[in-house]
Amino acid sequence: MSAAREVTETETLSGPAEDYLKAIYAIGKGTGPAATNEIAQRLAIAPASVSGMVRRLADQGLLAYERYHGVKLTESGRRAALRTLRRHRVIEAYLSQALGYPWDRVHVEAERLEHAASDELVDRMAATIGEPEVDPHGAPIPTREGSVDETEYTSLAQLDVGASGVVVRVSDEDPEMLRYLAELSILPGKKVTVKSRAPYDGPITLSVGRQELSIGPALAANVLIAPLADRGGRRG
Amino acid sequence: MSAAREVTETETLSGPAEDYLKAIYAIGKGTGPAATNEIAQRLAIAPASVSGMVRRLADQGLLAYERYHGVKLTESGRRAALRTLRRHRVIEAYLSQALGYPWDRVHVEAERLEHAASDELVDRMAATIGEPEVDPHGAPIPTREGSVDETEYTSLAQLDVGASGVVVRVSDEDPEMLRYLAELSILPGKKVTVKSRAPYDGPITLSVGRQELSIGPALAANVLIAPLADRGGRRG
DNA sequence: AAAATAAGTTAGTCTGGCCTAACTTTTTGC
DNA sequence: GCAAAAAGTTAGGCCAGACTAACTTATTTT
Repeated sequence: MSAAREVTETETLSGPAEDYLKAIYAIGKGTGPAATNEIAQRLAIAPASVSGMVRRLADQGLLAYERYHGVKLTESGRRAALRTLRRHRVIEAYLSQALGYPWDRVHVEAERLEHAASDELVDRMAATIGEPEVDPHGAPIPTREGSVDETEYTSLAQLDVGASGVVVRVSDEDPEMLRYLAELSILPGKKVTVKSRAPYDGPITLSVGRQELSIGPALAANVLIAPLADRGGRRG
Repeated sequence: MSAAREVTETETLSGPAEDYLKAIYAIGKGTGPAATNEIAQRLAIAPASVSGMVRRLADQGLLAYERYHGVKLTESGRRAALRTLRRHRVIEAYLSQALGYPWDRVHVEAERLEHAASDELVDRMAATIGEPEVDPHGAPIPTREGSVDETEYTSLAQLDVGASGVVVRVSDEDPEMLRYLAELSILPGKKVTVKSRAPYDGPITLSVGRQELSIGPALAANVLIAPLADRGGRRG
């Protein structure tokens, strides 16, 4: 797997520019298109501001942009996004494992550090904690070479009654939700089984370890599961 | 020594603003005045740019500014400068001790991280490596409460022939110089003795451990010494 | 004390990145 | 297929922080 080392290329992106690329990557899952409005919403800025930045990024060859029709990452843009994503997730993992940072706050701190940390620092962090493959919320860490595990998982909200699975990942941005999930012990690696599901998008009852508990579908949608093959699986 | 915890106050300074305060602190040794030109030179920007920023910082109560007559830090400005200095030096110490960062590169990395790292992160770093009192170059680390050791040391260039001292600190900004000093094993904690000094600002011969070597006065000026009382001491 | 030099400031410009308001294009719903 | 709604863009501002060029104030030299 020793791929050729990627050339460092541009390397001089502003913090905001990196945030745009990350957002576009997240929206399009790496390769898909991203709408102006959605970028604006993710970054909490006005749509008009997005148009301007998007043009600049397109000029730098990072985006494919067609007026009135959203944007896509170019190959070079995708690589830049993955570099930032790697930084973010390595930093999260490092803060958590090496400094005992609480998992509901690593995201915010990493958001700020990811634009300042050098690749060397990030690589040293990764090496120090044993080249982690996922961040504390279960998100896969892109490699130095720019590849990333793109497996799509089922959300807990979609798991059939009776089905079991292992929690692989939870959404990382909402500290309060993270604290709540930790309280319920819904954490990456835990096995969960769906016991029942109330109609009309009602609460979902599930068991985690020896506990039985009930959560709403909105929360369940933020918990990604690797289904176990003991009974059932997905549900359309 | 458990002083009352400082109030966090403003907390929202830009990166450049923090750099200005650090520079002004360095020039005035904390309390003295700083000249516009010298600030400009340290930050590698035009003097005209300094006038503008200095006005903004004065408006925020961080500087005492009198047109055409340089600036001084206010108490609040001094505290802000020391917060940044603490961040910088804790980060340097952490990079060096926890991540094996080479000492000639910690400065550059810390310059970028010091504006992004939260106080919580810096405090965790400090705690993890045992609350260090100096950074890898021997510079004292300000406390959380904003006090700092202001002892002034003699430079190696000023040490009398025959006098000995312990290296306490070396200048941290020039990586090449740091590599050279390390090569000569002129490092914080090492004992040195001046053997001879050539006239007209000529080379200084000294012994470090069992080695004997010769350095120029420009380099010697960047090495601060705590004199030992075995023979001689300073020289005017 | 006047002239020369150095230091510092203002004026005006630029870029990045954001904003609101007004306009245009695309999509949607009937 | 056309009108309303949604999405996206341009125009025009603003702020921070840098720049150069031109000017003012301080300091030094003679």
